[in-house]
Amino acid sequence: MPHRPLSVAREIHQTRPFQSSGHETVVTLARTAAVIERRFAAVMEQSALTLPQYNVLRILRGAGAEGLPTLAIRDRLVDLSPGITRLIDRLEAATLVTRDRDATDRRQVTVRIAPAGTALLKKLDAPIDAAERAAVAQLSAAEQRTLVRLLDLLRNGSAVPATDP
Amino acid sequence: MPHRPLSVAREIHQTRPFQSSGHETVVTLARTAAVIERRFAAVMEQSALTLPQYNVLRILRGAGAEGLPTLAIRDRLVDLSPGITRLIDRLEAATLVTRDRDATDRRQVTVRIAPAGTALLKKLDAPIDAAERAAVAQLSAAEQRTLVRLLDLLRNGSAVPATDP
DNA sequence: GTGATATACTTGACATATCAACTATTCATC
DNA sequence: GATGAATAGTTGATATGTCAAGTATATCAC
Repeated sequence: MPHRPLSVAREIHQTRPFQSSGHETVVTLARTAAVIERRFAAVMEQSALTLPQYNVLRILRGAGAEGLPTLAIRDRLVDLSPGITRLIDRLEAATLVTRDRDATDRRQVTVRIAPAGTALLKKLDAPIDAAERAAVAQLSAAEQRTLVRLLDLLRNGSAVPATDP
Repeated sequence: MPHRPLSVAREIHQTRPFQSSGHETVVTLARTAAVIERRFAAVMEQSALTLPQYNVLRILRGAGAEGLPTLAIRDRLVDLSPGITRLIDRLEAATLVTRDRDATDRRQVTVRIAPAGTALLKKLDAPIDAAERAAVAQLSAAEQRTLVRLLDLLRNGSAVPATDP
């Protein structure tokens, strides 16, 4: 048997082995994601942002001056709809973003990153990048590719054409 | 290039490739965990339980008649401390668990699954098992082992002796 | 055009995750 | 033993994730 890091089974003090391999896979995935997420949340502590707020700001920075409609932001996030409104409420209250009702389609609200938001992100870029590197430091480049491929498969079983040119 | 399922990059409508492989790995992990978790939450809809509540009940069933102290339950869960009290409050209100202050150490509160909890779990066993199998159906047994190994590495970089006898 | 339907949010309600602060016990030590 | 420190759990406050229901606007069918 190869040496390996603490298994989830041991980590959660489970004495019996997992009932099924599917169970072990699913539990390990959930726990690992939670652990990694917590590490990033810890990085955010130096700012007044939460991790989801950071992610939204980052998406808006990527969108540039055009901004994005509220629900387009949601589609780029992990979560579903209604929470996004309130999350943006808070970013707007902190003057990190602006909101404007779209002139041509008045149902839409365009959200844009504000200068304070850009400045705040800039301070977080380096520590976040460092945390990302640290998180995957135990994996070789090939292992990372494998991990991403297996996760893609888990999320979404049906094969599609390769995305690369 | 091999065919592959939708990548997270495409799923979230990102036009540029990821800045770093660490970034892609971390984002893919978070998104995959969220998607899979939502599938399980959907299974729970037939009961009045949330997924965390289900997990706690399952842990208590595993603990048997002895039950477990509150914080021992927390250690087997993904989350940190204070939420567990309120979660168990709700399970107790639904008569799915019982709570008793420990006689020898009066700081501890022993939680045990109640008959209604056992009965409810029994109804959920089959659909949850089916969901677990479905979730990993796209992965071979070897791929599942690889995925679990890579996730273990991510969570916890330092090598330790194998857990197997 | 006008009514039916769809879209883009928004709001209310509730469960959860987290932090900080607090209570009740127990343990350690002099 | 009495005091100080540690442990087990609880409570309050805030952010988030989710559902259900509601509002405003746009689009479609006729």
